[in-house]
Amino acid sequence: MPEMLEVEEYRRLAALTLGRTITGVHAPDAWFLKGGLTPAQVTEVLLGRSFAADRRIGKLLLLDVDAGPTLGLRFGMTGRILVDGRAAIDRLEYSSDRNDPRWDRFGLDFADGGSMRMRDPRRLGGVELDPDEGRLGIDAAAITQAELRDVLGASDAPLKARLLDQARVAGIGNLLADEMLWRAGLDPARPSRSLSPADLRRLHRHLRATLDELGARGGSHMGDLQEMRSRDGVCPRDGTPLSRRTVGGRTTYSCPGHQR
DNA sequence: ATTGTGGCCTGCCCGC
DNA sequence: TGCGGGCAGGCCACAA
Repeated sequence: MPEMLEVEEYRRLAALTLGRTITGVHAPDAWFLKGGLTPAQVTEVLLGRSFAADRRIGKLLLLDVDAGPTLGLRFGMTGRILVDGRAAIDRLEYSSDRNDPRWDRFGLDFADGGSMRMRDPRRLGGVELDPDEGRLGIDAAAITQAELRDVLGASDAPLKARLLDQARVAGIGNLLADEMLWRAGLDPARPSRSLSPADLRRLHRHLRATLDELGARGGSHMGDLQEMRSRDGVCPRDGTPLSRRTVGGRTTYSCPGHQR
């Protein structure tokens, strides 16, 4: 589920754990630990310690252990975080109830009786120690127009594929990409290099506006296009039946009428 | 190096 | 009611 807007909410929630002494580490699912990390190792690193800082790059949530390493949390498509039993986002798409304690893949207990949990039905997320932050591009929330131009580059790859490439720009997922391209009136399948200076300006403006607006509304699934993301959806702007294709390896909805 | 594909893993929804 | 197929907001290894 989470794109950068959701992970940003997770970060705010995780900030509540800063400075609290970790008295318990639960890693019941070894598969959920990445980069060779073992339950014993992660326990050793965290027990008796606390987090000093919370950070986010794209969809990666980072918790810096006080005078220690960094815990990296990824949420895949269905992961969420709970702190002291509270979730950042109560409503989840594609599910009536993704809130079953059986799906807890990683957790911490704190000395004050509180807790943090990662709950992920599909187990596509994970926990990693000192993740390679350099593999991620600039965070989409802060990208400038010039940086966006560099991201798109002189590539024949589909525009949407570039926006989804986390090594170039971090944080944009499938729903946000469709929404901002729809708003900007740009065909997701257009070669990345084909944008005119005016196209680039428009995309940059709508990228920022999409993140701002959907963030304020409560998440990546709050876009204007979202409710029409179905087989018989029509463009909310001009009523044209929406196109459904695979672009950049992902299901893509776009309006053949105004996205060029 | 860049780009596309398949696969990971599990749950849910729809149609029969 | 049960079952199979398709689908899902991410990411990685792999191949061309």
